[in-house]
Amino acid sequence: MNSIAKPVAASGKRAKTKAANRQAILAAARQVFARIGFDATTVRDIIRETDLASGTFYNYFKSKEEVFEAIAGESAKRFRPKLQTVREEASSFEEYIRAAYAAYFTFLKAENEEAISNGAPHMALIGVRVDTPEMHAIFDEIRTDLEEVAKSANISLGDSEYLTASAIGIARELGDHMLQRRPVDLEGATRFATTLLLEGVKAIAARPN
Amino acid sequence: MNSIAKPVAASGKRAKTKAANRQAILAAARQVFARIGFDATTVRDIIRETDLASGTFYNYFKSKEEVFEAIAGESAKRFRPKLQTVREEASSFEEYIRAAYAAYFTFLKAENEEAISNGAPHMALIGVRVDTPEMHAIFDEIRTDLEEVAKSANISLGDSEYLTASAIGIARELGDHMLQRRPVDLEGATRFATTLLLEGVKAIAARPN
DNA sequence: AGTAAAGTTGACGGAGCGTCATTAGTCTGA
DNA sequence: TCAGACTAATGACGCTCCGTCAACTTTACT
Repeated sequence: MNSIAKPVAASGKRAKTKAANRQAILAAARQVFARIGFDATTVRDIIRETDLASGTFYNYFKSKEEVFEAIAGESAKRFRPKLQTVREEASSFEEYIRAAYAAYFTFLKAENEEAISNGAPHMALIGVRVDTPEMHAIFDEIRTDLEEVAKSANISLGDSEYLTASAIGIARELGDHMLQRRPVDLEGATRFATTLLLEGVKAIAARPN
Repeated sequence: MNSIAKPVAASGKRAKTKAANRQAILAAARQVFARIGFDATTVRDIIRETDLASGTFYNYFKSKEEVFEAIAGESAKRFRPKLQTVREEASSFEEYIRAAYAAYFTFLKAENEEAISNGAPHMALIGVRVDTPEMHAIFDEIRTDLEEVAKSANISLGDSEYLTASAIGIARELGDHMLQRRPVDLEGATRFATTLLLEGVKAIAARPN
């Protein structure tokens, strides 16, 4: 046939189904994890929720753990652009901190919206946990952003690794508690974290350890 | 025999063996977890390390998860007295914060001493993680201590739940990074955490949200 | 159309689980 | 001291889930 025929579009049914299957497994896993919790779910539980056979699962993932990491990784991947926007639009150190926390807490709330509405304490916090390469990338990105923004504002950060760790620690733990409150206390958590970190940093800057 | 003989001591071989078996299982579990990691270990791996039979395991624990919780619970139980001492001896808010962080980081280092020395990244952080009743008790204790110490110092804490969460978040995340450094940076982590939290709190106190 | 390559299927052997009938050890009372 | 009652240890058993693989189906290419 005409060799010019299909240059790009539908460049292969193969690839299409592959992507579709992967997504089907991920979607099924989200459902099952949310319904019965991570520990209780088996690979078969996940695959049963799709129209694939058990063996097929292993063409895509090695284990349910790997599925979980993929889900977490996607969360991280969805969050990074927001972080980038925050960095680009921040015009002061304070604004950066506040916007970054606001972005994280908003994201966290959105990711757990379903779990929140049906009152299921199951699988709370599917958003952003565990140690994946993506998580490390986010750590590094935040650290770099902090250094950059601080430099612009002529602020000394002290130990930027420790500062980043602290900022993330606050976000994580505070985020957990924020999600427990009804209504979810986005505004309060953001204000609290921002003030705490910002003023703490100023003190560290003033008294460089 | 003389009925006065054994009033308290060795009040029963039954109880003795029971306690001994429980300890044997916990000790074996520590070893195996450290050697091959939590995920990879099976109940049989643990019991094989003792001279007990597989069925006996289930007289003491429901699963390896429960063993892990018991180990974590023991860590928490060992840490609480230290926390109490800190509270009792602190004569100012700042001193309390510093001593509490120092106590935690010291404890964390000690708990992971073995893992640190043999360079095994396996099962890092056996000290204090997961969600057990003991962990919640520690959260509550810290929260109460903070409130009490703050009151004595006439400092407003703002939202004490959020503050406690933040303090713990900083400790956890900073602790992780502290353990990565060689030599383990106890002093630096303590100073950093103390300054950050202390000055942050002062700011929140000044500007009660 | 014919063939190679890629992907899917589900049945199968194996690993680990938790139980339970049996056995061994400890305690109590006379 | 000993019989009988009771508590705990044992390990074989049935079961669930795992990961693999030979057979089969679908897609790609010429």
